Amino acid sequence: MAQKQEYLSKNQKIVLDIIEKSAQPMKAYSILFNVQKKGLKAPPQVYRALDKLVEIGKIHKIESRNAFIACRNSACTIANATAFSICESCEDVKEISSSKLSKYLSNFQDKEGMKYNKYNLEFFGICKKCK
Amino acid sequence: MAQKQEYLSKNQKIVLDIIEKSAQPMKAYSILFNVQKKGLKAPPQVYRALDKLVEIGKIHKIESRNAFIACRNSACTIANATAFSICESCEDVKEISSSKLSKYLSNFQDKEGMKYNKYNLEFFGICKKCK
DNA sequence: TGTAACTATGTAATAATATAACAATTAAAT
DNA sequence: ATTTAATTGTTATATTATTACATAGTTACA
Repeated sequence: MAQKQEYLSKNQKIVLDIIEKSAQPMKAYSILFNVQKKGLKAPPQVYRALDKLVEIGKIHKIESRNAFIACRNSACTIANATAFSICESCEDVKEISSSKLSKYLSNFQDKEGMKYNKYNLEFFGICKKCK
Repeated sequence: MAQKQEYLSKNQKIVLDIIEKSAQPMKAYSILFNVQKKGLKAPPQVYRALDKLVEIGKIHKIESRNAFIACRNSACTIANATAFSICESCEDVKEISSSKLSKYLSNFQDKEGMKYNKYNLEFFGICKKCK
């Protein structure tokens, strides 16, 4: 899967920067609050950047949390095959990079033989720290 | 995994009924609109029922769509291990019941040996009809 | 049977998440 | 140069979900 975009626009850079600096997923309005000093004032400016960054695989959306996390996986080439580990106690989220898992899921076919070009998997449990 | 609740309350029945009658996932406010003739007037009445029904596995939430679908899988014993097939063209959603897949995922361990008590997997593609 | 504890309900208000619509500007392609 | 596309700025609004509090019904059991 090829890189889809060579550069990032000004707002995309600002938003990506703030997400990359966060160890944990960030919510859209928390991002908005954080970038207001940089001149981004309104939700659409943030959501547009988020949409693009998701599209090109620089960030991923954690659907069950409505939050966004920077991709640190395989040079972001797997935007269409994401897996996350979520601690239900401390809400720590990690991207899982297991080529075995991604191969298994990318090749999965349902009963009617339908194949998929994309998946998102979220695992929930209690992490070591919280145990 | 044992059944967690023997009966459903009045509002839970009403909400489950409407979801079961729908071939496709329903959004909370669409459910609300549909149950107003039965006396449920406000969002909390619907969201409470939804929360409970999700908890006991009678319905599942499609996280990427903020929508709810009735469980027709294995007598609802796998509320903690869900997988869905989503057509990105017609938005048709089906629950995937593959014991091979569920075994594989339920036994999955990450690099640090963390195991999970729950997962949700959403596959995306184009269904046969739309091809 | 009384009462305490719990579960469910009703209601109003508001919080949190996300998009529509439109005008203006900048960048890229021909 | 011109026009095409991408990006930005802005206001308003739509959609999704929760808080808070009052009331009513149910269950357990002393």
